[in-house]
Amino acid sequence: MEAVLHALADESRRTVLDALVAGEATAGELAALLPIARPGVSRHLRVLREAGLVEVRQRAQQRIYSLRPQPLAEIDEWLGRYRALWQQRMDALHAEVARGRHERRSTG
Amino acid sequence: MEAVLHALADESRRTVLDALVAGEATAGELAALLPIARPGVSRHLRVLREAGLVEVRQRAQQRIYSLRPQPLAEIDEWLGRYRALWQQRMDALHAEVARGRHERRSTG
DNA sequence: AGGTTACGTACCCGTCAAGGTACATAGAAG
DNA sequence: CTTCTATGTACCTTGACGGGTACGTAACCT
Repeated sequence: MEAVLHALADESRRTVLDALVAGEATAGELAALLPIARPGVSRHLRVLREAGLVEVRQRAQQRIYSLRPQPLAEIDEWLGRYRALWQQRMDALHAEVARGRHERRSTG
Repeated sequence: MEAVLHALADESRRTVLDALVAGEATAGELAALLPIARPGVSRHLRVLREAGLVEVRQRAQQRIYSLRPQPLAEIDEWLGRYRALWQQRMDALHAEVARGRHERRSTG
C-alpha cells in the first residue's frame, strides 16, 4: 500500500504504467517515452517492480515489462471508503444542475 | 493529481483522512491519533489542505478539519483505466475457484 | 574471441520531505 | 492586560529521492 502509492506519486512512473495498459513493452521502448536518461528509467522500473505493479520477462537482451494491476485493486478498495462521500456530493451537484437547468448560462 | 497522490503516499496523512471519514475533527484530536509531535501534524494537515483533500473551519482557537473527497474522485477516474484489467484477472480467479470448488481444501 | 546491443548498478550531487525543538499568533478567560 | 489554550511557522538536521555520468553484465553477431 505504502509502496504502491509512493510508486504512483511520480509522473514518470505513471507514464510507464499508462503505456503498459496498451500492452507489454521493452525497457528501451518505455525509456523513449520519458525525458530522462536510461539509468533513471531503470530505477523507476525497479520501484514499480518492487511495488508489484509490473512484471519482467527476458527475451534475448531485452527486458519485457508488463502490467500487474492487482496492487491497484488494493488502492481501489481503500478508495471505496470515500467513494460514497464524493458521489453524495456529485449527486447533490447533479440535482442542483437539474433544478436550475436553463435558468442561467455561463455563470462563471 | 501529483499533489494528491503525494499526499496519499504517507501513512500519517492517510490516518488523518481515515479518521475524517467518521466526521470532522479538531487539529488536536487528529494529532492525538499520530505518534508524532504537534508541529508535524500541522505540516501534514497543510499538505492535505494544499492537495484539496481537507477543509478547515475555525471555532474559537480550534481549527476544525473536514474531508473534501473530490480529489479522490480524480484518482478513482485515473484508476478506471486499469479497473478492467484487474477485474479480468479476478474473474479468471473466480472461474478457477468455481471450477475446482471442493476438489481440494486448504491448499496453502 | 571481440564487438555491439540492451539493460542494470554504483556513485555523486542537489533537492525535498519528515521529524524535532523553539517560538509566534490568536482567541478565551480571568 | 496577563495568562492559558490551541495551533501554526521558523529553523535545523537527517534521510530518501530523482537525475546524471561512468561502469558492469549478459546475450547476440561475426
